[in-house]
Amino acid sequence: MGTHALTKNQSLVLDTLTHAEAPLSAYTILDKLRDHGFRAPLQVYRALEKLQEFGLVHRLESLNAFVACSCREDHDHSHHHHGVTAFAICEDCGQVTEFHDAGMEERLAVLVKNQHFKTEKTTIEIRGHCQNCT
Amino acid sequence: MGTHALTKNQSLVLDTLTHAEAPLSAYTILDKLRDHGFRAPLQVYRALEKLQEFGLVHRLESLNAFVACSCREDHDHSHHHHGVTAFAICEDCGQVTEFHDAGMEERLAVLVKNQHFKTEKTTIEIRGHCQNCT
DNA sequence: ATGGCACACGTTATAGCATAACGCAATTGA
DNA sequence: TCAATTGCGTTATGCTATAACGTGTGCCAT
Repeated sequence: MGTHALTKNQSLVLDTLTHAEAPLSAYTILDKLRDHGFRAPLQVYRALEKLQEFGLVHRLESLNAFVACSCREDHDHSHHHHGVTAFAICEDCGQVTEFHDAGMEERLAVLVKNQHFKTEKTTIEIRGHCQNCT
Repeated sequence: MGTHALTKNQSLVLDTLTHAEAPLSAYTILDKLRDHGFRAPLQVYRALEKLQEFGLVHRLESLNAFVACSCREDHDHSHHHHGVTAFAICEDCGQVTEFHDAGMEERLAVLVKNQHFKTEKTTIEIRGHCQNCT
């Protein structure tokens, strides 16, 4: 899995997400990047679209917001995972933890197969309260 | 689980969703109900909010749209299920099938427990292609 | 080198989704 | 009766996302 050469805008958006402590909306990213010349939502959305293609960013559907993929924090990029990703989202502090589970993935695969359904993309988001906020 | 006495607006919105063949956005519902006196989005959103509380309607986060809960179609309402619900959403015809699986639920419960996370609400949405559209 | 192509970018405008804030009317229950 | 609650209607606004247009740049096949 080759590392992608990011454009300037893509790097700026990714950096913003990486340094954030919680998911950011596209418009929040826009505001944070105004000093870097960003003027319009499309600049953000276009960068986000590519970053999602590259697997570097995830969209959280239940928040209309975006996070950097947590595997960026690994030094060993070979861990990069392309199966189903689940997110635990703390409604108090906003913290998001990303996790993968082969068992669950298998379980889902069987379920949809029973319905002769062909999966393109799976969203799993768990809203609740993290350890610190309980 | 007592059956709820729905208000006029709530009934209209629920009927609209029940008779739809695919998820509807709030604004689509609004348009369909203009002849019944609906004029503003809030009339729809307020009804949807209550219907969701009652478990009669689900929101699909990845579509910003709403569906009637499929257990409404059962004659035996005692089946009404309040655990985790997963949705298979066909991107071609829009059809949504709702399903429940104790195994998956269990699996998710264990995963979040390991992270000392307290779940409030779980979203599982599978986008893809249904049997007919393959 | 040059023409054609693909792609990122910038801008303006618009579409689509959701809620705030106000006030009124009906219901309920102390 | 009075207060609290709930639903309703309206206007205005805010947030999220994309359409449509044109520009510039790099690449590479001819």
